[in-house]
Amino acid sequence: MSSVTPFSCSECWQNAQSIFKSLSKETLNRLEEVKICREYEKGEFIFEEASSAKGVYFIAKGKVKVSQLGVDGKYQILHLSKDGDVMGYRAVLSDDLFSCSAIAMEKSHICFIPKDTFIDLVANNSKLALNIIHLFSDELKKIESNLTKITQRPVKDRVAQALISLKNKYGFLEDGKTINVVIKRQEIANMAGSTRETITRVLYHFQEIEILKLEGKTIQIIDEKALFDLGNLLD
Amino acid sequence: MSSVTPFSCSECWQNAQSIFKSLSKETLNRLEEVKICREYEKGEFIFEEASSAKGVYFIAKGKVKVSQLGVDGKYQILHLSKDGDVMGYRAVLSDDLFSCSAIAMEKSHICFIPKDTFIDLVANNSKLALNIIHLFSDELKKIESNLTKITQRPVKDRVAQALISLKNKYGFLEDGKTINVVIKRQEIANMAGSTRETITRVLYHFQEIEILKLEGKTIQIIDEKALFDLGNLLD
DNA sequence: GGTAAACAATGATTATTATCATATCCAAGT
DNA sequence: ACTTGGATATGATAATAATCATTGTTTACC
Repeated sequence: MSSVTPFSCSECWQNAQSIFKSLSKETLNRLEEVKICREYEKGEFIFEEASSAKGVYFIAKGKVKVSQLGVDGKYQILHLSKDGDVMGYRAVLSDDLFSCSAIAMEKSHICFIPKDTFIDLVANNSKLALNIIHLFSDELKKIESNLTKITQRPVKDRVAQALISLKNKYGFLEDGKTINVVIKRQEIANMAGSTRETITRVLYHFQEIEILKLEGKTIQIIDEKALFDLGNLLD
Repeated sequence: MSSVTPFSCSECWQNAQSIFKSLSKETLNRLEEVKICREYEKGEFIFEEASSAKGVYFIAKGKVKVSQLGVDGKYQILHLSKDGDVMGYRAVLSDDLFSCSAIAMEKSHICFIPKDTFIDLVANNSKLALNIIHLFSDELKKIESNLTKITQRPVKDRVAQALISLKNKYGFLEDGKTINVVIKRQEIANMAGSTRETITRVLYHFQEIEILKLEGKTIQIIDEKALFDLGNLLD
């Protein structure tokens, strides 16, 4: 279920989050020429850990989880991506194999940019290089704080943290409370470093104390402040 | 106990690990001019979390732990640094406050390079910019794998992992088995996300099964392969 | 060399959370 | 409506590691 129909992404590059934002017209034209667009179904791998990085992937539209396989077969979700994000640049820039896998969480439209082009652009475009440095910097900061929190807080707090991350990344539906992503218990567990069963219990408990409302596949945040306090400050 | 005697670091910049390696003579001269060297005693803070980043710190000689304070007052050691490493560039490049503290683990000689100079160098020196991109890239890869391991493995494995990191970073003494760093139980705990007492027990257990030998403050690795297996593969 | 202060070891207890074992629910396709 | 498979829920149990309490050991400093 893939389409290689090249459609224009000129709007996409301008996405506020994009590292391609505010690059010169020439540079963008070059990207337009080399990119290969394709649609991925929910659950489909965009790239796979330990495979060679042939280029970077730009999300025109969609939601993607980037995760790493642990030695015992458990996955850790390292980060969540959405429209405007680029994936795979770490491996490409270090001429490395992918150290993680990217899997579509919903039907997603993604543009592939070949390694050579990307590296060439970075080496000859200091604006882009600085954008990337900032991107790395932000990511590093986030993951460091994540490491500190995840190793030191009980599961409840980590789940609260995961839900806040989901909300910050994907936002709410129009109702202003339902988190705008379809996510499984197992996936929340993979974010928080826990297990399916424990997530079930914690979510149920959050519902009991009226922080969340669970309805079918959806998660509604009722008391965002309480959730925030759990995820960041108190026990 | 601080000296501002500026002594020549021209050798230091060439350290194989250094991001300043193989920069032009002009650039290095500029660094020589602006750097401020100073000696830090064991336990002394080089910079402190949440303070403003006025520049980057280059380790001419010494050992430094970079750690982050968790919400409950526990520290997480994010990484270890030594001769040739630069610290603080993340905060400087993102015009951010320091998100972690750096503390000397032994008497260390450290050069300070002011923010303006450093940013200017990076913006106008694509070689340096690429060095930094690679540095970020390596660090990100390491910390991601660390996150995955630390959340998914039992304490024993994490301690093994911490000891391997120490050995990889600081190497052995001349005897080829004693890890070349003085480190407290609490600090190993802060690396592995555990507690003093648990580290005591695990180290003792490793001695029992003849993986380690503990003598006073020193830790000798007897069976490196076993340690490696624990830290990376098996249970 | 003696005395604090810091660090380490060790035992007992408890809390947290993973694991195992079922059972139930729900959606997709026939 | 029926079946099947995936996802979720829930209870019981066990393991892991934190916490608390105490004692022992080393280090540094007067």
